[in-house]
Amino acid sequence: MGKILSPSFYLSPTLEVSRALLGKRLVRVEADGTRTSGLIVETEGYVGMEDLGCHARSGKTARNASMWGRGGLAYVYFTYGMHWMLNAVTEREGFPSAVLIRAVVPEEGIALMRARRGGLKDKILADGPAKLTQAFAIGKNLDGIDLCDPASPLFIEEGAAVLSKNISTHPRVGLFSVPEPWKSIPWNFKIRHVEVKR
DNA sequence: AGCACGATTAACT
DNA sequence: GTTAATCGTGCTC
Repeated sequence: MGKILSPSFYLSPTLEVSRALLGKRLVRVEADGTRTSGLIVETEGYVGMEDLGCHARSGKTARNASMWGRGGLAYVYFTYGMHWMLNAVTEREGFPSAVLIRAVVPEEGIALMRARRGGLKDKILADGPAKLTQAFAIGKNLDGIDLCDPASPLFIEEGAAVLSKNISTHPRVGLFSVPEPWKSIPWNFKIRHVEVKR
């Protein structure tokens, strides 16, 4: 078990946190203590109201309110009529920004993930933003929780070291009708050689 | 009140 | 490569 990341980790600029989260371990703890965990291998930054790819672009609403919270909270939202997405809120309270966790490589609780994912192949248990929320049983009930609290059902701890030369950048995924430069700006980060198959 | 669309996935050809 | 599934949200009428 690694050390849980403290709020100060999340107070840095969002894009720095996006890079720094690569290699960290996302942990889900059930009421009975069962752990499901995996190393984060892909992230995406969403930075403030000026970023027209960010949900905060049209102001604070019941849906995106968590983004305005202090860095280190969770922002969980529903999209495409069926999927939940997990973000780690960043920067100071009052500034809406977050890092979308897009993929993890499973470590603990793989059998449980397999069950939650309907018996699909292990390679695709958590290699997408809505796949990992299924594998980790993350939904609306976890929106706004503190990812820095060891008593939370979901938190992020120290994991594997990742050299910056092993991080590749890409445009963010799925922003079809977002205007430039936000549509193409390279705020998606992946660990090289752990290519996420899709 | 109605409507187009989304930070996606899985199944199918 | 293509497409159905499925519904909350924000914008237009």
